Amino acid sequence: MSIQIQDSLRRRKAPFRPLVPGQVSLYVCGPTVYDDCHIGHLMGPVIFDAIARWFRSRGYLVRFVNNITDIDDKIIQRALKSGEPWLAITQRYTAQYFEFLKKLHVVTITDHPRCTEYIDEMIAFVEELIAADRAYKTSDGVYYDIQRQEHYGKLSGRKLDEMLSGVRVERSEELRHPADFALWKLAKPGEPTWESPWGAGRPGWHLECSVMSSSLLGQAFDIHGGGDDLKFPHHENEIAQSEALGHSYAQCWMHNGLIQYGGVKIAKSDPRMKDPEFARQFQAAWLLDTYGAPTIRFFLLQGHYRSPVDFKPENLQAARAGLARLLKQLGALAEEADETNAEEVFARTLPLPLAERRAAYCEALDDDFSTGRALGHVFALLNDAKKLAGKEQHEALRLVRDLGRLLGLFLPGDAAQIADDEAHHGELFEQVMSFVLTLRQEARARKDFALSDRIRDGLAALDIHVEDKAGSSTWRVGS
RNA sequence: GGUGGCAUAGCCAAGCGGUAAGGCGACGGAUUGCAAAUCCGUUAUUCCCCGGUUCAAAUCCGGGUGCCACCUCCA
Repeated sequence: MSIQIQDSLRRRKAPFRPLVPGQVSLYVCGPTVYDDCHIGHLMGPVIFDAIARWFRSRGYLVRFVNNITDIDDKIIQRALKSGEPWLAITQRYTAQYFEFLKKLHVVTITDHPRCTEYIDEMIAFVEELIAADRAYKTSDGVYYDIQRQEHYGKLSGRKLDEMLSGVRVERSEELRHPADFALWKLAKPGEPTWESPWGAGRPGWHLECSVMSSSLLGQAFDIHGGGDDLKFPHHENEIAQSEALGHSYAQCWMHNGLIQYGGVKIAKSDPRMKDPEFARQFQAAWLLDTYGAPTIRFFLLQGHYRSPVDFKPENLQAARAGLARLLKQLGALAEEADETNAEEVFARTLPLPLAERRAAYCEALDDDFSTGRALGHVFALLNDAKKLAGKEQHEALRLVRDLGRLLGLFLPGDAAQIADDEAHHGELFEQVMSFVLTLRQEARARKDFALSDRIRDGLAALDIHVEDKAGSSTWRVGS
């Protein structure tokens, strides 16, 4: 059974056939590092990390390239506005991005090329395009001539004449077609520059992905991924440039759905984002802090990668509750070091019902990486496990854990992160709580339940919830 | 206006021709001094609407309606 992938370009599902047997070359567009990371920037990496993990589980060697756009108009604007050197800005936000990837257990990315490391290659690429008569100079840069492209628009499904009818004001009259895009932008005073045959300037946005992917993966590679919003114009233009030079480029395109709130896409330009309280909900730092990185990863994998994901609080809370229940059942198993070996997990001899769950799980992932369906089977397996006992139950729970781990879930430390972060409460708070609970324990010992209930209710009103266990009590903040 | 996509229980979400996975929540029971947690059980005769094809449709076809995305920077 081979892995099936829904290809955005051909608009159909087809068996994955690698260019090199046993290997996968994957390129996923990364962030422009000019501001705090928001959850949309992390969705792609998490999803494609799960996909890469599944390829590995199926025995493939995966090379996974995720670029960093570290020169761009927005970075320059930010630098001019704040007075901070652009390099300091990009370095800070790149480091932040890497930190979030680590917290989210994104471990499969093998290369993080930075745009500014490939300027020479980009200049050479543009020279080739000019030599092939696919690009031309204007007073402010070099542009790609889309009308020379035979199938321009094949990815996003649009036609050149249709695009002309769209109102595109303020495009230079020097352009041969309003949708022609910049390959090289000549610098204005005060902007960072690189020397080129056309004058000092910087590369256009679309160029970097064509250049870096071919440099690292070759002129033909297996899969190109990215957010659905990049289909047009970004990916369309990548295809145009690369095919103009005879590259066969990506054999298959995968696009992930976008972040929504209340059914509407969330993006930086959204008017709702002007409200800082609202905007905060999509900042990676806040989300990871509030729900825990494992919840965010789990939540993203509960849906299908091509569908939009709604980050409203109810949904995140539901995900956290489900994951918390599962981790609680796994207990110590979830804290054991991760030594999961896919081959061993697949080969394990199991009672028939468990083996069937495992097969269903694999089938779901082989079918266009249906992580949500796969996780449904994991929960069903958990319910099966509860009906078993002793060694059999342990084996079933171990399978739950290991199937999850193939996707980067249920790892050591996860449970602690989604339980409320004790670091936020502080040591003093811990001591106070311990004291209060001791008093309550004493009241209970002498059957003064009126008092013990008063303490518990009073704490509950502060959103601190006490739970009695045999001989001791525990507490937690929030639902 | 053009181009894609989606409509399944209170919410999220799978299924894509053979008689509705799973999660959250809710409800009932066990347990508990009472709770919480845990365990057991219940929770869509039906898949936006109307036609059609078929022995059989949530799944296919035609026509509606509603929502979303892209066409401008966006992961």
